[in-house]
Amino acid sequence: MCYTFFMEKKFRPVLTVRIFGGDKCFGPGVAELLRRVEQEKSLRAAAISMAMAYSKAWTVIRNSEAELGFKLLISTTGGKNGGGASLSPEAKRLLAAYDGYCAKLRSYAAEEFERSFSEIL
Amino acid sequence: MCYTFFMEKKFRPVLTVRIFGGDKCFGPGVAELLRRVEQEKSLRAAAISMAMAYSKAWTVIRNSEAELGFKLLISTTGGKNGGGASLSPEAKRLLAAYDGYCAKLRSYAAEEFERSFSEIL
DNA sequence: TTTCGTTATTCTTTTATTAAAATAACACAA
DNA sequence: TTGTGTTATTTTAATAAAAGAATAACGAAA
Repeated sequence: MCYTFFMEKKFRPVLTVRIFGGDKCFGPGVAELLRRVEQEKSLRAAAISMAMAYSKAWTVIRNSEAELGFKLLISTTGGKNGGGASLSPEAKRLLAAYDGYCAKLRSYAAEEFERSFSEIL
Repeated sequence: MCYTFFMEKKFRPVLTVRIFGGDKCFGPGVAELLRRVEQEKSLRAAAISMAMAYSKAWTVIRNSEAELGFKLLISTTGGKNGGGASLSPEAKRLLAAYDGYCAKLRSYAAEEFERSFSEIL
């Protein structure tokens, strides 16, 4: 039996992790895009799958590459299926590192949130 | 004597910490605003000091308060100096907790960044 | 009771961001 | 050599965010 007289609002931390090198060069947007390119084997398909305009996806990738100093995508144009894109080895390593890094941070953030805010929120 | 043949680009993590409770209710924007209200003893002055439109500052505070469920500002209107604003006790505690929390996360993020990316970036 | 500088609130305008459209290049296969 | 569906790129349109303007209320002090 459970009488709910009063429901406390549940607060939670949300953190976004970006990497800067001079300017912003890598964040959740590029990461998600790369993940989908890996699946779809196409930047266009990746963009569509996350309801993003292709032109934006392309800009995002190009800016990130410029800031990072290496290519994220290996893309081919033309051919039977028009072409496609896949992740460069550097992109694969970066994405894996980023995902692991984010997971650690989020886990630490969740623990520490209790300690810091349990008395307050 | 120092010959610089090649300067590695310095990459660093930048993380933004937000608190959600249903919707977003607290983040770096509100926090900075509160800090400045504490200094300036006025929401208008606080907004101006950070080149933010008063109307936006006011909206930001109002939305945050609505989501949090308590008032952040104690404001008086009229009088010799027109009025002013100060932080509610809850706001003071929340801001202190938020700042401490962010500091811990950033410090952890900086350490962990080395481990996660030193081979890559 | 008039003045003053704030808070409170809404509405309009400007700016910035994002989406969409349009075009060229490409290379394979029919 | 033509058709196809992509990448690459720029330009234009639509949308969202922010700034700015405008107005009322307020209350102490002159």
